[in-house]
Amino acid sequence: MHDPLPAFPGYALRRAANATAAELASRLGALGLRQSEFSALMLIAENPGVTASAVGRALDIQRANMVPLLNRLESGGLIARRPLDGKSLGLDLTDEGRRVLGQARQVVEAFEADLLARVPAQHRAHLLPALEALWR
Amino acid sequence: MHDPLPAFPGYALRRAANATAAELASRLGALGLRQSEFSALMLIAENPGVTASAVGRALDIQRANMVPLLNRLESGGLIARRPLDGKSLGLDLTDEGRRVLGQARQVVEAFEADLLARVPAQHRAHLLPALEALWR
DNA sequence: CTTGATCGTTATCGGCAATAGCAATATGGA
DNA sequence: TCCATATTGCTATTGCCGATAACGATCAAG
Repeated sequence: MHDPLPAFPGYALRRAANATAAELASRLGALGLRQSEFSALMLIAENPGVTASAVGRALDIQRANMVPLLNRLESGGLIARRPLDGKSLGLDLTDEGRRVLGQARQVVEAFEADLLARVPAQHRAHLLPALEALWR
Repeated sequence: MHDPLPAFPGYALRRAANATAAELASRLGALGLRQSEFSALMLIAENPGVTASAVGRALDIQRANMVPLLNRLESGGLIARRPLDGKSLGLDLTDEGRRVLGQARQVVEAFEADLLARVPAQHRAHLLPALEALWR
């Protein structure tokens, strides 16, 4: 069957992202985490007391969509919300959150290593810079 | 704000795919098309009489999800279904489908060109091969 | 002190993909 | 030729991610 689509970089980008996202979702799912939850945990770990809005800005997740995400993390006992002033809430990892993030970090680092290993050596170093140019 | 995530190729891949997909969706939306609909039209154009299952396999879209997609294309007058035997339906573009696909092709080619233009020249040739290694 | 921006939140929607199941048909081996 | 098996198109439902619009409350700057 004749298929001209794979010759388009944009198409290949979407296919590659879908394929790898599915794999990461499956690996993180074993820990009860979604990719977006892992990303949020990472940012909260590196920036204790950050606000939900700030995390959302960094991850390009709308404020409105942060709410259920953080609710899941909070009711799972991974993060805590603490009032910074009358309006903002600071986010912090709980001990359990640190524990789970530790495991997730290993999973993600293994995943990223597998990803790079799949890319032929002569293209490997170019992947990240090329991708960054597309969204940064 | 400290953010270690952009250093992960997998993360950059998802961000780049999201950003570019949003842009393509916006450009194709002006023609009343979604990305998945454009992909299907392309395959049908190149393979007149293909079956929905075959298109789904090529695009990695489940049979079940092809149904509403093709229904939209058919009720929009872009494709026609013709019985191949008692079980399978062959898909063909209508004249209108060819006309719209012609416009969409230009939109997509301009989009892909813009995409590549954003990638620094020294990385450009490596993008497609690297991406293909991740899903092919 | 007022005006405008920001915060967290609710509710709702759209696009894409996954799963399970079903009736009808096609196909290949006994 | 008959039958088990695979395939086709389809329904119905679910999940994830993202987008939009709106709200009250609060903060910050003029």
